[in-house]
Amino acid sequence: MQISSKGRYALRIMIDLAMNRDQGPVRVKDIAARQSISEKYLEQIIAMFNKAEYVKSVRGAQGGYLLTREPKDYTIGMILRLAEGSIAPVSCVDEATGECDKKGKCVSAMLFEKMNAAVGEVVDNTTLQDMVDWQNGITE
Amino acid sequence: MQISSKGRYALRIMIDLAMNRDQGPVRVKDIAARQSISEKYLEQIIAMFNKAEYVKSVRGAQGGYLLTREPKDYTIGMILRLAEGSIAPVSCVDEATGECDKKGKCVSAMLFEKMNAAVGEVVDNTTLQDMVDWQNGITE
DNA sequence: GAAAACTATACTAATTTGGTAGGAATTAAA
DNA sequence: TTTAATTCCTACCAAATTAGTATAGTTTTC
Repeated sequence: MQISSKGRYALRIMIDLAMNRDQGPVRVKDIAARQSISEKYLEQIIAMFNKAEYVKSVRGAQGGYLLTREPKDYTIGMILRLAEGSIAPVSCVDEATGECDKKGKCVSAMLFEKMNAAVGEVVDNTTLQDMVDWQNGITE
Repeated sequence: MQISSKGRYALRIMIDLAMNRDQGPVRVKDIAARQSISEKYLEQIIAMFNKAEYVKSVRGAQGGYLLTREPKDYTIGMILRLAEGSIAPVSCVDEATGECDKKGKCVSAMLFEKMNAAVGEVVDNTTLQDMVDWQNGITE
C-alpha cells in the first residue's frame, strides 16, 4: 500500500520544475541537488515524463527540462499513476488494466473500489499548482 | 500502492470465519478449499491473527479456528493493518511507525496525509459484519 | 572543439513477496 | 491406548521488485 521512492521522487521533481519554471530550462543537476536525489536515478524518472510529454527537454549546454503545460493542468493523480503504473489497491479495480470475471460478485472488490475512489477523490482533485501554493504558504 | 496477496487473503479468511461461525471450529483445510488459498500459506496468515487474538485456535482432531469477537467488532482497517503492517501511502504519515522531522514543512506529506485519511475513512468505517451482509445480499 | 547536458541500456545488490516443506505437539475418538 | 486429525513451528527458496550504479554514447551551445 506504499508509494515507492520513484513515485515520491516523481512528485518532488514535478513540484521543483513548477517552482522554477521562470528560470528557463531546469538542469537535472540542480533538481538533484535541491531534492537530494541521485542524478542518474533522477534522469531515468524524468525521461519517463519526457516520453509522456509531461515535460520537454532542451539538449546541450544551457539545456534542461521544462513543463509542457501550466501547473494547474497536471493533477497529482496523473503524476503518480505515470510513475507508479497504477495506484489502485488491487489491479482488478483499476480502470486501465483491471477487470475481473467476478466483478459484482466479489465483496472484497466492493471494498477495494471504495478505497480506490477515496484515493482518487484526493489525487484527481489536487493539482501541481495546489502543491506549489502550499509550498509558498509554508515558506513565506 | 497495492494491497498484497497476504492482505487480500487475510480479508477473505476473516470473512470466511465470520460466515461459518455457527459451525464450531473452522478447519484451515476447509477455508483453503473454499477460498482457493494454499493450506500452508493460509496457516501462516491465520497464525498471525491467532497471536493478535483476533481468532482463537482449537487444537487436535475436530479443531480449527474461531473468531474471538462478533463480526461487527472488527473493522477492515484492523484486519488490513495487521496483515500489511501498515496501509499508509508513506511511512511518515503512519501514526504507529512514522513521524518525520520535516513534519508540517513537507508538501508531499500534506498530500499523503490526505490520501491516508481518505483510505482510513473507508476501512475504519467498514466492519466484517458489513462484508458479510454484502455477501449475503449478493448470493440471495 | 570542448564542455554541458540529455539519452540509452545494461547491470546489480538488497529486500520483499508468495509461497513450500517437514515435522512436532496436541487432542478427540475409536 | 492407539490412531488419526489438526494446529504449531521453523526453516528454506525462487521470482520479482526496488532503488539505484555504471558505461558509453548523442546533441547542442559557447
